[in-house]
Amino acid sequence: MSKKITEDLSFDFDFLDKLVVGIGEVSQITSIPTRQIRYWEDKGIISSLTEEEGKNRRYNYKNIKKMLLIKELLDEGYTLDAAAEKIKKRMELIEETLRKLSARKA
Amino acid sequence: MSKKITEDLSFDFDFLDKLVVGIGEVSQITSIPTRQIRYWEDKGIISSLTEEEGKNRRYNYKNIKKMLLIKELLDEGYTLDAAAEKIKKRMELIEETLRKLSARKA
DNA sequence: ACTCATATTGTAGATTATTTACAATCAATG
DNA sequence: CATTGATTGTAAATAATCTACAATATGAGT
Repeated sequence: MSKKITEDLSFDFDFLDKLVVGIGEVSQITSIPTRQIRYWEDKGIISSLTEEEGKNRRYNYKNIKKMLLIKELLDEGYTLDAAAEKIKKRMELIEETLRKLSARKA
Repeated sequence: MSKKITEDLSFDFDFLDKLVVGIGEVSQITSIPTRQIRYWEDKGIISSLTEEEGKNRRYNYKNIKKMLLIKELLDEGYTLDAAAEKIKKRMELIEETLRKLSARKA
């Protein structure tokens, strides 16, 4: 079965790489209100890919994953800052994995 | 390496399942102009998840994949209708794979 | 050259979604 | 009860998308 998945969805890692979504979609995907996402960003906990201010926010896969991790920790009782600190190592692992996946294509 | 990917990104299939993006993001991801996406939709070649007319279009992973496949075939010289016909089997495979992935979680 | 079908693109005016900025609320803790 | 951290509410402005009608482009057939 794992073989079949690789056949049909191997491109998904390319896809993940290109994936950029707006705040509304992130909110739908994560169930985190847009207001809360902006607040976290104001606080510097997460970041967006927005080029200029005033333009709509854009998030990539890594950003979205980070939000989901933070959300989990908040539910467990962490403060925002503590949650951000706690997931640093985890985020590094994810980044490393994504880097390896990109390297594959070359 | 495959093991590590599974560890870090196993959730991605859940993610794919929830993923819904607007037309602007689809355009960025696929390099297909929004105008062309709407045209294909008018022609019935692709579909969106939009609930009511007038509201913004939303696309899921399957829709986006379909657009990419069609784009490839157009480049090869197929007509729109011929391309749509040609990818039917391929789309069914993808749907089947996604179904299997959803089933896993249960 | 003309026609016909297919595919794409342009745009105006209306509507939806997002932005920033300022303020209010709420819960926990000393 | 004052303070801090976290969240939420909202108005006014802007960005992005919507529909609808029209124009353009390209190739195949006669």
